Amino acid sequence: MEDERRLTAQGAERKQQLLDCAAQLFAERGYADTRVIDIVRAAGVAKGLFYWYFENKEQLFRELAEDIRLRLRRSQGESIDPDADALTRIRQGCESSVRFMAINAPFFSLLEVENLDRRFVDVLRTGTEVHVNDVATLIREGIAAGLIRDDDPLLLARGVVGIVGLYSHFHRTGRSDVPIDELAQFVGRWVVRSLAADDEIARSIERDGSRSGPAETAIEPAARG
Amino acid sequence: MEDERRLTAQGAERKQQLLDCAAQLFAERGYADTRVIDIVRAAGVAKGLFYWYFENKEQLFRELAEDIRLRLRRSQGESIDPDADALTRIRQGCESSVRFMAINAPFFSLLEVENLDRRFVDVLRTGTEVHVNDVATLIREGIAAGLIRDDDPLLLARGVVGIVGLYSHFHRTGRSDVPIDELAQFVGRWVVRSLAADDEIARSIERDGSRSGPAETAIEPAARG
DNA sequence: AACCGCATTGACCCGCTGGTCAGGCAGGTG
DNA sequence: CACCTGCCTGACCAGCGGGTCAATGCGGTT
Repeated sequence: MEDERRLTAQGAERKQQLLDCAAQLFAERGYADTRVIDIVRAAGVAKGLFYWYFENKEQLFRELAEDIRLRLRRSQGESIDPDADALTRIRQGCESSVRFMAINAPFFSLLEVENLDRRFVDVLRTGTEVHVNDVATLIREGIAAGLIRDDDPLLLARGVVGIVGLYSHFHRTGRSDVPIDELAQFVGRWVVRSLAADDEIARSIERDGSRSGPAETAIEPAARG
Repeated sequence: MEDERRLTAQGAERKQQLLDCAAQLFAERGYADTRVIDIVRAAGVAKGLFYWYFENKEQLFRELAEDIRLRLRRSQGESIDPDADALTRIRQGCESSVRFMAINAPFFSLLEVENLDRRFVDVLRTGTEVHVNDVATLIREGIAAGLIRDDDPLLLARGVVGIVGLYSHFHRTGRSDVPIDELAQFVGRWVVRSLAADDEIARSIERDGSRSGPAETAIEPAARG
């Protein structure tokens, strides 16, 4: 797994450039319909170079996917108030995810839904599974505190993660003209409503509209210093 | 659109057989990874015959997709109590869908999520859009009756349809060992919770656990006569 | 200058797969 | 029986696209 070639600054930059071009194209036409030659053409280099940096197309995709998950998770972490109650934290996480996904739309069209290609279920699925577990933990905490209704935590968590991806997808694919912040709040509301033990709680959490932190910046496409 | 060749009984049967085999294989390995030759081999016929019944692989997929949507819609219609209130009808529709999708799993792995392939967004998307509109109408009705909280009906409807597909997907892909009826009820609960104007209403609708109608039968794979 | 290794090129190879085609068979009809 | 039409066959073709490779450039080190 770690036979990383030694890359010069130029090399690293070129590799990143290929990743970005690929992401862009995958997003536009999908993985299968993007030829290696399209990628290198977009980057303005020769085909052979592709195989200098990547074993093959598949490996590139995997690198891309893992990278995005990481960024998303980091962004979530940043926009969650560690002192808030479980349900609020879930809401913040969801809202921030919706915004993050919207801002980095081109990257997410890829992995939102986990079976574009049979080959990638593993990367993509374990990716979501991480988020699901994060949420499940919070849900358990919330149930214990009486904030969240008593139902199967894992099942609920899957739904929460799913619904976030779903609405991001809608936004990305042009349905829902709703501005992104509004959509994020809508999703937050939806999730709170679905989880809350009763509407006393739901309303109180909605009311305290503490918006989540930053993470409003798009991933820089290949802009290294 | 209607240049249907005249088919004898045998011909129709053979065509159906190809459709079924294709559905099976698509479900197993995905559209892109299923060769025409795999399909005909599974059906035990020669390759050329495929092109007797279908223009090409793509057209076969479209036929398949439309067919399944139709069946789902019909099944839903059958399992909804026309005299019930809007929210209850939504719940019944969702539960029935979850069950229907589970029973006909092999067929649904295909179109549940609408972007396996760029080429099919149109069929698949207009497919879901029909369901979304159905639900949106019910939601408007429910809002007017004070049963459903006042939020964007279309947005809510998308979520409802989405969540059904989502959990069906989980079930199909082996996560969630929960038995199907339980899962259906879980989804029903989730949806009711997400939509209800307050939990008085939610609870009352959950309590009256009137299970939806029939539609418990799997699509017969090519069993004519 | 001689050398080395990262970086880059593009022509070439080859397997795969969608799609074609010329022809053969069976059953119904005149 | 001759004939037509729907059904069926499998060898064949063509193009596409992933992946290879021998050759070259180029900047830094000795």
